[in-house]
Amino acid sequence: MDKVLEIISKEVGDAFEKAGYDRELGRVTISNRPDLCEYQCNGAMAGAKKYGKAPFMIADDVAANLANNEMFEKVESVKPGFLNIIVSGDFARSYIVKMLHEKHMGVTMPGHEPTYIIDYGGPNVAKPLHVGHLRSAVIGESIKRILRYAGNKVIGDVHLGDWGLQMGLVITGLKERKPDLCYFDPDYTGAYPKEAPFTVSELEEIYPAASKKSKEDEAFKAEAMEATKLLQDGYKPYRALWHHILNVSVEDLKKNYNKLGVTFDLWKGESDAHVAIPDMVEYMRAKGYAHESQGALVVDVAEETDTKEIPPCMILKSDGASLYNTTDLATIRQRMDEVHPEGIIYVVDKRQELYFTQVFRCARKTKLVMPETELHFVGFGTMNGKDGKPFKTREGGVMRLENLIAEIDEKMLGRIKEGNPDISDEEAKDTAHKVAVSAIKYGDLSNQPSKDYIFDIDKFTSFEGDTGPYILYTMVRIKSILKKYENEGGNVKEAKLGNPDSDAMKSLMLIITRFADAIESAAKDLSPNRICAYIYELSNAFNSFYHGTKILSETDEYKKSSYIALLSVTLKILETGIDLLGFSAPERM
RNA sequence: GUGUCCGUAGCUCAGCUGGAUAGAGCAACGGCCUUCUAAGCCGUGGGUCGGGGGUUCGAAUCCCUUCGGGCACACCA
Repeated sequence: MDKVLEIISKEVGDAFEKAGYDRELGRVTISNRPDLCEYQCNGAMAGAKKYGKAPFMIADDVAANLANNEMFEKVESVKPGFLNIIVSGDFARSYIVKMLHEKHMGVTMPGHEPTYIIDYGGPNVAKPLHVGHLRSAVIGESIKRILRYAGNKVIGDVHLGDWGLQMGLVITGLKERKPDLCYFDPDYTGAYPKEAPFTVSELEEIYPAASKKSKEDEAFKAEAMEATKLLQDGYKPYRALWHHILNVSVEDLKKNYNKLGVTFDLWKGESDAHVAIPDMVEYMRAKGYAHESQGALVVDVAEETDTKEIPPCMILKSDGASLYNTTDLATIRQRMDEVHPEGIIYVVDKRQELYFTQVFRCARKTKLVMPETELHFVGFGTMNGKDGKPFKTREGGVMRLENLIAEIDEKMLGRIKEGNPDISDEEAKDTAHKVAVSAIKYGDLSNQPSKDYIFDIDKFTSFEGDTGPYILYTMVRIKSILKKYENEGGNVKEAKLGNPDSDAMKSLMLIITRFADAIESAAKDLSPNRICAYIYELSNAFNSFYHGTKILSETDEYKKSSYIALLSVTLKILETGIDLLGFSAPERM
């Protein structure tokens, strides 16, 4: 479906052409002077030089050609050479009606369904989620949903940190605590228990303790490294233990991600790539892509156009061990073999940008991916506290995600109960959580991903202004009216949208027509913040309309039906919008 | 040092491919609830868009320069 701007631009372009000018000059944009007009075209000024004419003369010619066009209420040539455009109410109405019949409300779908893998989350097993994991999860989840809505097949992979020294540390730490477990008895030949010999909370204790000890105790560290090697070489008891660690940990991770409305299609991890490493390294050697440098195996990835020296991509360390790069490259290779995606998207801390530049170049150079395969790096900034430094608990420690959510849940719960005395405990808790999630996610997503942002709990829980709760509140208001309308015997689905009968109504309608632009823009740039900005603007326009218009008490049935239809569309868009951001609205709040 | 991102109202941030008086939210101040949820709406005050050059009919936006800050710079992930 053509966008409003395309339709108008075409019309204005025709008018330029008819007047003897280049039709390309007819490009129309949204007005930056809403007090003067709804849309504007600056083509007359751009063309002034080319045609050796004063801009306003060109604008006058064009305006004359549009004078009787019923698409417009008014087209005016102004001062230096602006064309100020006001569309007809009927144009707005018919566009919306048409839009509602389109798939995904007019979002342009690709001809086929491209596949993308999105790699986000990236938690380590054996470690609880903390606030540092929040952004990747929240942004990644939203991008996944947006791309799906825009017609792509998207596979989300959590990509666990489940390999390497940290695993050895946990095993060794466990051995120290519970040396009698059968996993540590070299003579044990029986089957290993199905039940894990530890709980999540134990696990979460073991890792930091072991990590700390390894820094002070050489022998302990050596043992952990040995355990790591045994594990990676397939030593059965440790593999069995490792599976326990994984299971216990993943179950807990799922629980926490679920609270945030974050889900993954794949729970793969670094360990999955492990088997593919030797073969890939051999391939890189055999093809001559990789060479030795200072004892390590590297692939040169510098390019002539570089403004700075890009270090080579390291494939193997000088001791022959693999590293992060190796795993990531092997993962790329596996993904290409198994899924053949059109692209892979990484949602990771922006500090890893240089690293990913190396990996991407290496993958291209070594033909792990096809030349046309898209590799996207979505780097996000740090979540800071009010003081502008990385977010910490009041005590200065790392804030666990679970605790953060619980804290905000609780603040919301108080507010919900206060405002709705008759609400059941169950509904109150559910609503409080929905509002909490909206606050957390919207607070994050409304910023540009790449920028650092201040996570101010007070600000996010105050629910005033540009926040998730504001959007939810708007939706709840609409739902409430629609419900009452139905209770009074009305049928929302049969309501028919009419032409706008007020400025507030018209501007709300014009914002509605921009829905698909917002979605496409967010999808193209992998920027959920575009959707936040859009639904915020829509909510503002709705609230303005709401305050100036009596809906249920409207006696003119035609108008009333029209208002109800408008509310229904607005709600549908808001619902879609917040779903793409990754949260949902309660019935009341 | 090299590269990179950023510097917009007291605070937190928008500002898409350069366009007419630079926008929101918070904070401040003033209005609006016997009527559809006041977590709302309406209004007022507040900005040399870090500084300086340049390109352009026109610059927060593009180029150069300078100051200030974040981040990254091969055997961590």
